[in-house]
Amino acid sequence: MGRSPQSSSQTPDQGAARRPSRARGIPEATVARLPLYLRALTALSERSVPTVSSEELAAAAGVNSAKLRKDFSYLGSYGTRGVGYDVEYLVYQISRELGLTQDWPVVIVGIGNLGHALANYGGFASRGFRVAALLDADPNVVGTSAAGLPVRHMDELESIVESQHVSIGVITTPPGAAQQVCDRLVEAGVTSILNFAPTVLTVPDGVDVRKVDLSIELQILAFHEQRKAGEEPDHTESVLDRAPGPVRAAAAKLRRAAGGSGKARAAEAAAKDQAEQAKGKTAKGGEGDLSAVMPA
Amino acid sequence: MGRSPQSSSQTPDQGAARRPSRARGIPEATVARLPLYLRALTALSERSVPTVSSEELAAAAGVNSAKLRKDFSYLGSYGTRGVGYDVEYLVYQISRELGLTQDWPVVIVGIGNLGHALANYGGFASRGFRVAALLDADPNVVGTSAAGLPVRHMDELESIVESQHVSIGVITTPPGAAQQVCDRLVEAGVTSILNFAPTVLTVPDGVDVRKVDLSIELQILAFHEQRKAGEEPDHTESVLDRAPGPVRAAAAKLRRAAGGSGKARAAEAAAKDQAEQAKGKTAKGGEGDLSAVMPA
DNA sequence: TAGATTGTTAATCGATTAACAATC
DNA sequence: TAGATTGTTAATCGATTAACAATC
Repeated sequence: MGRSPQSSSQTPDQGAARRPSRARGIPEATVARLPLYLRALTALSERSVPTVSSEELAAAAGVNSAKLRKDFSYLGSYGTRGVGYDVEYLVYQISRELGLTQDWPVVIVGIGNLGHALANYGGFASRGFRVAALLDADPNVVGTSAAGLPVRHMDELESIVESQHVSIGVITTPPGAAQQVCDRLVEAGVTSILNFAPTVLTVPDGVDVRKVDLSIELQILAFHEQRKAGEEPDHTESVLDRAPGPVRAAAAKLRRAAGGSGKARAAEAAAKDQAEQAKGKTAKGGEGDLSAVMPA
Repeated sequence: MGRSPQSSSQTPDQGAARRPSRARGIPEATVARLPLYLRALTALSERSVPTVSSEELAAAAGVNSAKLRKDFSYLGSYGTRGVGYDVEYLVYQISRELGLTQDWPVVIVGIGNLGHALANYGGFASRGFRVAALLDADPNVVGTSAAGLPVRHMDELESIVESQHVSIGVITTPPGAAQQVCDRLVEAGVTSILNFAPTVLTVPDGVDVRKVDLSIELQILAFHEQRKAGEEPDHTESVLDRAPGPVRAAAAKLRRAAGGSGKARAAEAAAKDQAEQAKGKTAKGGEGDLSAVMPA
């Protein structure tokens, strides 16, 4: 059976490449928005709002109303022209489409801070997800409890997955343990994995992996923040980086001929940046400290 | 100043609609992948691998190699034909592009389980992010410590943001407090927000919000899991939902004329599904339990 | 030089959006 | 009927990918 690496980033279209691209013709981008609509509708439902227009609901969900109507059109014709959508009815239809009218037992593997946080997360239970078990490999953690559930030993993984028909696993282990845990989950029969460890998991065909990466989101924010801070277009850029092809090629050759290691080259580039910073070309308190990103 | 709702889902193109769509011509989808490449490169760097081809690096990052080369082409020509990319040099260039060669002080607001987990998260410190302060409104939490840092009271927010030049805030409060916390952060000068609360935040122009939603990812997995389980295309679908237009319209009219509340309609639809399940049309242990998704 | 691999082109695919006919 | 709002069309935009010329 072929093993395929999980699909990349979580921000673009996770997993779109792996599976037949759509299930029953619903675009992946639409599927990813259904939970947003559902949340907005649930809030309206709690306020006993009977109907809502695409315009109102789109505003509540933070999307364009044309997009929302297009999204709903993939599900069917659940609105009434001139009136809008019936809140309760739409809550039900979306829930059903997402599979939330079923009960989904999940196991959480790795009960550190994040595992604890997830075990306690209200958004799971309220949407059909039930924590079937908390698992950890550390004997000091096994036997403690979280969210009212005992933490059990990894050895029980297979029997729990089988007896409780668990098809979804959540990995909150340290990165080094993630692939191994993933393999055991898959072997035991789990076919959907939510991975919080910063590790690219390899799984057989037919297994879905989604990844939540806490630091990636922060890095994307930093990228944009950097752009806001200094508005000079080339503020951290070396002149050579934008030079015409031949010049760049010559420079590359020089760097290479210098026989310097990549580290030397990187350090050199950093030094250049710092020199430019000293000349006041860089924005906002930047210190050019590479120690954090350049392993020694 | 105009206030715009944050951009919707985290899965498609977060925030692409709000800002001028690209900063210095780098597509949003590419920016979102840079952290993945960076992680893969860092791992190679730690193993002292000097160079890597686009094919190898793409495999490590879990993406298509053509996509990787295209992504890198937006940054400049950092490779060598016939050879590949110098690992260290590329680590530096991507770090710089993402703004990770700067020091980014962040505040974390809401020190529950998730706040704790984030405070301890290694992936932050190692990428230029520094936790400037942990904040909470609960007097019982204030004064405790997490990850070696004291939890301080919300009242100190403004002075901390100002004195430490904090431009990034992380919200890990309960949903009800998120908008209020967000407003205070923005007022104090924060211009990038990472929101873990399941709340659509409204912010002024010029402020970026990214959202990490733990339950949305699980819901997307459930959608696909449902499709795997029962492969009959229409397994949870009422006959009417796929009927030709006129029939659907008539049915809608009937539902409406029945004067039933949306709840009644939803319950009716659910009953229909359960009847179908009884006939064996539904997959995999589904119990059709609506209590979790249908607020009373 | 011969083999390898990048950087770029161009075709394709999917997602977004405004506009409006259909219809409540 | 008149006003409102959906569902759909079609244009546009952005992202992906295979293929290959450039070039190390």
